[in-house]
Amino acid sequence: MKPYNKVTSHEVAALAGVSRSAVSRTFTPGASVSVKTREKVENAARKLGYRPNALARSLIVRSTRMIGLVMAEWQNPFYTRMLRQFSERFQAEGYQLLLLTSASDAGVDDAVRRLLQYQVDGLLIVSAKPSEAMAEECERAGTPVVLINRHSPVIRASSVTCDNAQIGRDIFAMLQSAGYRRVALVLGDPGVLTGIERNAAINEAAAAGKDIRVVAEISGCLGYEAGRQAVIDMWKAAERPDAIVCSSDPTALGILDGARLDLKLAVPEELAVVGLGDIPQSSWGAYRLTTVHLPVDEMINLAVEDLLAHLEDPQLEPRPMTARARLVHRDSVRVRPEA
Amino acid sequence: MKPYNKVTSHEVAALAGVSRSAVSRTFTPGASVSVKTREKVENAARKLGYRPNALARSLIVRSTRMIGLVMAEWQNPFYTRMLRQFSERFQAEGYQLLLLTSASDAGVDDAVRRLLQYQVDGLLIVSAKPSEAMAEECERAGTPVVLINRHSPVIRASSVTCDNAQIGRDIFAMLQSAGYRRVALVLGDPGVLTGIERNAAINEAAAAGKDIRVVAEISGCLGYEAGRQAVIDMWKAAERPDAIVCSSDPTALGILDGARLDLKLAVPEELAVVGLGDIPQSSWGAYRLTTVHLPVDEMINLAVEDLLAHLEDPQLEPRPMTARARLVHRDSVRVRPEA
DNA sequence: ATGAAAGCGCTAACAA
DNA sequence: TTGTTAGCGCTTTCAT
Repeated sequence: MKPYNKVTSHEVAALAGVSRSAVSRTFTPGASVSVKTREKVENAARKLGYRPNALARSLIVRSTRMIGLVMAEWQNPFYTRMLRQFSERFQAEGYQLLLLTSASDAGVDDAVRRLLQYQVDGLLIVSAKPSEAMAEECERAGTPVVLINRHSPVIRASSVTCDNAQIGRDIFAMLQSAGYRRVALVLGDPGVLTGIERNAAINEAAAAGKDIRVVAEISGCLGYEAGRQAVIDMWKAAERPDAIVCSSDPTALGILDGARLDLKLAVPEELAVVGLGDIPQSSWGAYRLTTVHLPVDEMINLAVEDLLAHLEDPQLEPRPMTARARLVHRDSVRVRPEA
Repeated sequence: MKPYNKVTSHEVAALAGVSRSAVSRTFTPGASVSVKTREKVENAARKLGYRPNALARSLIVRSTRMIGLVMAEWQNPFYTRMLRQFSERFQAEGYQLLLLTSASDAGVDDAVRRLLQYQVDGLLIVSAKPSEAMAEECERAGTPVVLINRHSPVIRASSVTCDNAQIGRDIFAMLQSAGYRRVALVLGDPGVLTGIERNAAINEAAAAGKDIRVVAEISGCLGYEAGRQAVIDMWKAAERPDAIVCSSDPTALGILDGARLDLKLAVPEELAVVGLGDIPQSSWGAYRLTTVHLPVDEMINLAVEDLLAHLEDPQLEPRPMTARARLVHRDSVRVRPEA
C-alpha cells in the first residue's frame, strides 16, 4: 500500500465546518448550496488543494466521461489526424479518451474487454472490428460503439465508412477515358476494407469494359520503400502495367519515385499512378499525385455526433453512415489519350 | 440515472454460492483460492458475463493503472510515433493511456488537473510544461511526471530532451567547412525548445567565427506550404542566404521545393537546406534532405523506463535525461567548398 | 439549505 | 482457505 496523501471531501468538510454533502454539492454544478457555505467550502478546498476524485464519483453517477478508443492502424497519417480530432472534440465536451492499440482485428477484443472494465461511456474503434460476441457484450453493458472504416451487418454498432466502390468506379472511368489499358492494383494491409472494396469495384468494372484490364494485383505492399521496390519488380514481369492504383498515398509516392528515378519512366505519359488518402505530401511540388481525398473531417464529425447522441440517449439505434470521398486530379494521371 | 445492467461480484458470488471475497480472490492473481471455488466462480462469472470493475478496484488498491498523456504538439509526425509507442509500451505493462490535448503551455495545467482528478498513476507531458504550482500539486499527489522535449530547473519532474546545442554546433561546423557564408534560421512554433536552443547555439558559433554569419532569422514558419512561401519571400530581401537551417522537416521540404521549383535554384550548390526530425519523406528520392535525426526511440525508452521506475518506487528522485541527436548527411548540403 | 445515513463495486484485515 | 466486516471517496435520498 502506497503512502497516501490526497485530500478527501471529508477533510475539506472538517476544515470548512460543514458536512461532506455540502462539499459534494459545491462541486456539483446546479446543486442547491447557499453562497455562505459555498464560500467556506471553496476556501477550505483551495487551502488544502482539494480536487474531487472523478473515479469515486463515477461509481455513483454511473458515468466515467471516458471514451475508449482502439487504434488498429497507425501507418497512414490520416489516422493521426483522426486521433487528434477525436481527442479535441471529446475533450471539449468534457470527455477524455482512454487509448488502446491493437495490432489487428485479433487484438481488438482484448482491448475492448479492457476498456469495458474501465467502464468507458462509449467506444470508438478505428480500422478494426470486434468479434460478434464482444459486440454483444458491449450492447449488454449499454456501451455504444462506433466503428470507423469498418462495418459489419451482424454487429449492432454504428459505423462510418466511405463509399469505396463508387471511388473505384470513378478511378476506373478516369483511367479508361485517358486511354490507359493495363491496370495494376496494389494493396497495403490486405485486411483494410477501403482498399479491398475499391479494388473489387475496379475489377468488376474491368470485367465489364473492354480494351482495358487488370494485369496484376499485389498485396501486402505498404509504405514508401515497399512501393518503390514494387514498381521495380513489376517492370521485370512479363506484362507491364501502364497504370498503377495504390491503396495508400505513401506507397503511391514510392511508386512514383521508383518509376521516375529508378526506371526513368515518364509519368503520367508512360505510367499513371493513383493514390489513396491525399496526405499533405501528395500535393507537394515534387509529386503532385492524383489521388483520392478521404473525407476525414466529415467522417470524424459523423462519428463524434453519433457517439454523443448515443451517450445522450441510450435507446437510440446504431446506424451505418457513409461519407463521400473525392477524386483529386493532379499530375500523375494524364487527362486524355496520347496523340 | 441510466438503466443499469452490469453484473457485480455480488451476483457472481450468489450464483456460485460463495462470498464476494472469494470472487475477488479468483480474479486477483496470486491470491489463495482452492481450485474448487475458483472453478465455481469462473463458471458463474462466465455465465453472467462478469468483468471486475477496474475503477472500483482502483479506489481500494490506490492505483488506476492509467497513465495521463498530454500532447501539445501534433504537427510533426515525430510525435505521432511517440504516441503510438507510448501506447504500446505501457499497454504491454498493463497500463492504459488517458489522452488529453493541449494547445500550448497555457492549456497544460487544465489538462493535468483533469488527469489528476482521474487519479492517473503517472504523467507524460509531450512538448509542453506545467506551471510550477501544478508541478507541485503533482508531487504532493505522489504522481511522477516525465517531460518530453522540455525541461525546467524549477520543476521537480524527470525530463527527456536531446542535446540541441551540440547539434547546432555540428550544423554550423558542417556549413562552415562546406564554405557557406550567409545562414538563415527558420523557426516553427517559437515556443518549442528544440529549435530555440539549436538556433541559439548557431548564433553563438556564428558570433565567434568569421566569414560566416546569420543573415536572417524568421519565426512562426511551420509546415510545407509556409516553407515554400518563406524561401520565395527571402529571395526578395536585400541579402539572400546561401544556407537555410530549419526547425522542422516538413518546412525544410517546402523550402527545398520552393528553391528548386519556384526559384530554379541549384541545391546544394547555390543553397543549402537543413531540416530537423528526419521524417520518412526526407529520405525519399525526390528530396534527400540533409537533416537531424532525432533519437525518438531512445527518448521513448528513457521516458518509459523512467516512469516505470518511479511507479515502482515513489521515493525515486526525478532526473533530467538527454538523448544524442545525429546529423544525417544527404544531398541538400554540399560537402566541400565549390571549386 | 443542510446533515445523517446508505450504498456504488470492490479489496483487505481479521477471525474462524 | 474462507466468510465477515470495514471502508476506499463520493453522491444521493430523506428528514429536518
